[in-house]
Amino acid sequence: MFKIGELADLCNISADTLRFYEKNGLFQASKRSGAGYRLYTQADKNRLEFILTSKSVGFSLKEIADLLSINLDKSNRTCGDAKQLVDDKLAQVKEKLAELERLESSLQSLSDACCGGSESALHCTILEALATPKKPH
Amino acid sequence: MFKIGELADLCNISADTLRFYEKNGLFQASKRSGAGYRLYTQADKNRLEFILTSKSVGFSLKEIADLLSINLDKSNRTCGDAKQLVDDKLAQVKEKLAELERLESSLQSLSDACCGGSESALHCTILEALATPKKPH
DNA sequence: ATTGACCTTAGATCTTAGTCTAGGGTTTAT
DNA sequence: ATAAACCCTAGACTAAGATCTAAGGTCAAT
Repeated sequence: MFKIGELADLCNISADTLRFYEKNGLFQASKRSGAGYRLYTQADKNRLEFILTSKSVGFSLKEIADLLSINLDKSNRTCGDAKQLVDDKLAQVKEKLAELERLESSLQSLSDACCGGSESALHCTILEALATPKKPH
Repeated sequence: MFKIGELADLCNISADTLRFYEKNGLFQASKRSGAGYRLYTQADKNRLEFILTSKSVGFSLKEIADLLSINLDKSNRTCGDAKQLVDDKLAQVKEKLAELERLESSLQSLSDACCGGSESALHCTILEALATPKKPH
């Protein structure tokens, strides 16, 4: 059994984060010691790793709760359920990517048009471009 | 002169947002009416458009404050100053893009490996993959 | 037996960019 | 002269995901 600090160290997160996950219904310890210390089993650690892996591919904690509920009741849920969550997330990520690519291209244009020199900014193309209203995208 | 609601409508933002910008030192009205109403000039509207255009290319309000301070003191600031802010932002955006591309590829792999069918999720490749710890990137 | 490292809780704080509410004053049109 | 539509302020609230604080209890080693 691991105490909270031990599990936190093993998984490279803080004990505070573990308490936070617990408060938000994501991740409970299997037991408490006589003194009230949280005690985590290897199975708990596996569950935590599921959570952290999910986080690392971009799922929010709320979405991870959905994934966990499928995982906890595998036999009554379908592959389609799991894939739907992944595909929804993928669509979100693609949307953000498109927005960031738009920003990247705007910023690149601004940068390319500006000499960047040490003369005064009186006629700076960047400041001029920013002063020009743009249509909402 | 525009009242706050008029300017807000013209610029497609809310009056609350204008008050919020003012509270945060980004954008003040030139005058107040006898009754205390904010009154904005065309020059104010131009400043607001600078802010909104900056926002639309991804600058945070804090960064916009920096841009504004250059814009307000053009003759004592350089093109280099302005370009630096743009290039810093561009670097941030590229970083986020790289991270999102990493997420996209992970999610795409998860999605591709899963049949997505209506059989039970007992052997779902997505759930199995998420249960497998990943090295921190 | 006491120090230091660890654990407990509840609740406050942070960031960003607003939005909303309460309680009140003003302007405009009828 | 009264109702609708607008404006004012201060301050609370939101999302997300933690992080930090205060005040205290526990455990291991010296």
